[in-house]
Amino acid sequence: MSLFALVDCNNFYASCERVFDPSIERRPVVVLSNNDGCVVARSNEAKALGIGMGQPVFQLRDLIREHGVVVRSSNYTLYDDMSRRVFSTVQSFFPAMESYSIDEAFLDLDEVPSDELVDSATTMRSTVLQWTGIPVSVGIGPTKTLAKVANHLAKRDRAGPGVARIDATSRSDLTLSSVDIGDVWGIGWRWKRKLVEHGIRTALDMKQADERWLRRHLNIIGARTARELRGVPAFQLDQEPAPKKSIVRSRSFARPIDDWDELSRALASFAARAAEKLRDQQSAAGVLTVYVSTNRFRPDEPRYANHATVRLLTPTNDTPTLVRHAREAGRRIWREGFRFKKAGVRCSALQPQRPTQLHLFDALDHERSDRIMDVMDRVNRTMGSDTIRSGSMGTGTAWITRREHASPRYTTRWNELPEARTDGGRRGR
DNA sequence: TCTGGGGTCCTAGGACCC
DNA sequence: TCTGGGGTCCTAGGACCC
Repeated sequence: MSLFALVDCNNFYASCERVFDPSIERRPVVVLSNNDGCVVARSNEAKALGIGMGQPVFQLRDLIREHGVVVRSSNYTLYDDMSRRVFSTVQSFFPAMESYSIDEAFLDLDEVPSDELVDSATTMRSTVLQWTGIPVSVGIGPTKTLAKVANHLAKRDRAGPGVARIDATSRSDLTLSSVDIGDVWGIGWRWKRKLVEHGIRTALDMKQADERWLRRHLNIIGARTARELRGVPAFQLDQEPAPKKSIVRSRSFARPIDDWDELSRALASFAARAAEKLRDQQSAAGVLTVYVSTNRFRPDEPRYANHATVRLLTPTNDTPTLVRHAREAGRRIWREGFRFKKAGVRCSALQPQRPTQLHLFDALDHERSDRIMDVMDRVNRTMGSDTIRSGSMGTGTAWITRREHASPRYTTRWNELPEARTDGGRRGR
């Protein structure tokens, strides 16, 4: 019999902010997306105010003022570091772990004696809280999907121990019938709509649904999800993180761009960042895609979205090469007279950096490029990113971030808010 | 005036081949 | 002009996740 756990940090980004600023304990806290655009994390108090996930912050101004909601821009450097601390603690208790996201991990509990399970999970949970300040919930079940369900139950029971266990016997059916189908792992809103139309409203309904029907009307994943709810594992623990198959760097702009030179500098910086990521995992890109679009929320303005794809004869992670292709591709889809709100660069058809298929006469150039990129990465790592950068990025890409924070609406207000940093909680700016 | 970013997997359909 | 079957590979689009 297999046994899995899912460890999930509660309201992760909001909890991280609280670790470094206890004064916001018990107050509603929201953390905003990159552009200070929408809410990406909420404390329980913020959820209780009805603040939705992904809600644009400009819709919440009154609520924020009335209830003294604490607002933070996201600080991914901090969250990455906290995540590392939390899950190395988890792994010291349960070594067989799959990192699933910045705030979640699956565990394989096959080796843990059944009668000690809940006790050791509870001990692990309180240790994580003590060592890192981050509260986590633990769900235990015979499949990943059921562990997810159990985690949902652990969270739902606010006054409970933070650890819940579920099995696949009929004893658990009553519990499964209390879980909305949309809360089942792998069921998004479109599939939910389709399932509810056919009378499948709860996790129990899904468990009892006809697998062939699911296979036909959803897909193989839908059928496997039902199987997992019946306690038959369809998804295994994956401890080795596979190299990425695609790498994307993109941004929404704080201010629309209607000037080619400016867009070109943005594309150059996206390509340069993507190239860095490629080198991080020792991959080279065989395909590069550039995409641009106007503001999809502005039906009153001319709309335009397009993308251009470049096939690279020799896969590469060389910054100048990728920057050049990104700008050329961008130029092909650029249209005068539109206000562009978002753009991005995607690298795909990734393959290992070596051995690379080289044209005979290319070989020397590539060796030279590798050495230059290596020096550039080392300097940027130690002296700050963009210390060495591509000339086509202009005087830096600071305009992206600077504009974010200088946006006429939020600047004064958000920038005055205290920020928690990993360098010891330095405040304000 | 303000609406995130970065991923994965599956399927249908077209192109092409024998 | 009509008429077959089967295979592979690739891509676009749709769905999902956090």
